[in-house]
Amino acid sequence: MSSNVKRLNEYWTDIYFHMHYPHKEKISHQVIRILQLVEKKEEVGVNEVATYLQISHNTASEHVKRMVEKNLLFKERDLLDERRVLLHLTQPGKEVLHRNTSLDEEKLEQVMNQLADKERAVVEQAFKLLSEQAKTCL
Amino acid sequence: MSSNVKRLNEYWTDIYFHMHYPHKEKISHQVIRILQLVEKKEEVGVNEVATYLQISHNTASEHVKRMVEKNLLFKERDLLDERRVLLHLTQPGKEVLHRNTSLDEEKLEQVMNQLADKERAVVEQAFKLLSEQAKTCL
DNA sequence: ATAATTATATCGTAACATACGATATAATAA
DNA sequence: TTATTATATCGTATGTTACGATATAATTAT
Repeated sequence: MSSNVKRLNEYWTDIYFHMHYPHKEKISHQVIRILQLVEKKEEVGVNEVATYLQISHNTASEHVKRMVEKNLLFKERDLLDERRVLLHLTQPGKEVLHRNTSLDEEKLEQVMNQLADKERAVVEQAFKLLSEQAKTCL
Repeated sequence: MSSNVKRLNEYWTDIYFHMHYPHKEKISHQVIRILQLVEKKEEVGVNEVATYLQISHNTASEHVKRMVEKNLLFKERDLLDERRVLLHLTQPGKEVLHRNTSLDEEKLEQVMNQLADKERAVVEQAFKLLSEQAKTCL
């Protein structure tokens, strides 16, 4: 059973290796992780960043500051609690995140077009299923 | 049609966001990319690293040196051309790579177990299909 | 054989990145 | 009014990333 899981992971990493975008930007891993967090979660502030990356709040604050300077994020004050900051992706932030975590759309489209209709449907269904179930993880 | 691809990418990033391992190590993006390259490609030397990351050969050489010092990689001389170095992952290198690019096996197993037999089969088949097709990409 | 090419490695240097403790500020809660 | 919470900033230290210049050793071309 767990060999199933290992096999799935091998497929997973193969897919990413062969279909990711070319590595252009010199970007740090922490920055990518912060972009992912901000994209996928509602109401992310500096503290959530610190907890998620297991770093101190001041370091998290500096990451955010640099990322704002680079126009990857922008800040909004929480109207209900003005101590809090709410982070959002800018358009360049979305693009950087996309190029560093998604599959290359051209390649993906090409690969999908090589599949038969039934196979394409299987892929779609599988990804949908798995992403829905994934959200139930703690 | 391209909205299909965008949807697939949203599933893809959702799956990774919810099922990746917790972020423990402070590791750079370049280091992960090098680990990926060495794992997935045969016969990787310093020059392949430089080309893949679009950096100069001396920088690539220093990456490799540091990664060897940290016991993530080891070097072997190419017997057919002794100028060349062949890079390989050490066990710690494999583990670091796994924790930073694969899905958390516990979470994945848990999620897979929540699915019906047919659904599980669909996921398996889809990943297999896609990874096979992905290898035909340039 | 000698010269040119190729694959790596090293040195010097520079610019950032990363992280944390200590401290500060301002908003909210007790 | 005091405590707590959420950020922010300063000082400091270490690590990372990168490149040009230069060096070495193996292979290939002449």
